Amino acid sequence: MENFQKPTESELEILKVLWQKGKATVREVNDEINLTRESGYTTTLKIMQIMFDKGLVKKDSNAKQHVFEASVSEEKTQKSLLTRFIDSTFQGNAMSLVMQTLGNHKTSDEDLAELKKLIQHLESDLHKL
Amino acid sequence: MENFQKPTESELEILKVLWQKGKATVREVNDEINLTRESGYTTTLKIMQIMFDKGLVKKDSNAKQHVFEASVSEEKTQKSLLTRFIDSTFQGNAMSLVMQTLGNHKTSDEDLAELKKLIQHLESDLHKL
DNA sequence: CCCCATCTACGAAAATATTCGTAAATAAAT
DNA sequence: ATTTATTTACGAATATTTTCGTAGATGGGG
Repeated sequence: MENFQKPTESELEILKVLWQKGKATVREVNDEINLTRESGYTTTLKIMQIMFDKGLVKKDSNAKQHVFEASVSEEKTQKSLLTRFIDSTFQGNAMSLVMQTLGNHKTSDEDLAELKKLIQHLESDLHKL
Repeated sequence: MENFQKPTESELEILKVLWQKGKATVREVNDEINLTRESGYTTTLKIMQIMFDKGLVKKDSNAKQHVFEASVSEEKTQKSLLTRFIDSTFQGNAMSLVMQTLGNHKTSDEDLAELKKLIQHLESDLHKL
């Protein structure tokens, strides 16, 4: 968390594939990306090599094709990016982001129920002090 | 909203100053930025000129010094950036972002009360259908 | 009116991120 | 075993964003 290196957009795109697949070769990652947008194989390879140098991914070079895996967790990365985003776009005001998100996006009954449960937890935590 | 042009980091930094101040000269914006980090006057000027070309700010050239003003609202910009961020980092799952934000950041009693009020509104909206 | 400080415009350098071409290595196919 | 296809490494070209230098304009004070 301390020395969190912000992934670039391309890097994040690749991380998302790796988080979803667990492990994957460059070919698999590139194929997945090409479902959304066109991107050359060597482009994806190059970025994954850069990510390896940065420590964002691990790779198993023993396999005939290198098999990659994210070495940063989805949760921690999301948390860091979230904090950064709240700071940069919402002046650090997390509550404002929450309220605006709930206002803008459709929420189901189940969503609201889950949310209420979380709120209750937070309340009891608060009042315990 | 349709043709929303994503501001760069520097542009967003300047927009935040303009939103806060309403109107400001390049000098004022640059001074404000320099409270946080060092940045040359002409750098700020250049970026504000680019923003003008993109339509992100208006300027009054009649005044002896040009007076700038944001021409995109804070709300709309936040909303666009928020949607984009949810898509790119939370796979479009807004609820996941809300839950994680509430979990990570301290919330006061007042925050929770306000949140509960919003939830009630959302619920009654849902059940009206 | 002239000097000095500040401001504006703008091109170009520097920094960063992305894309691509090519050559060498490795694996697969015949 | 030789050819063919795929993979890897890597440098270099592009694209984008940020920073800066400089020249000319503008305004205020003496």
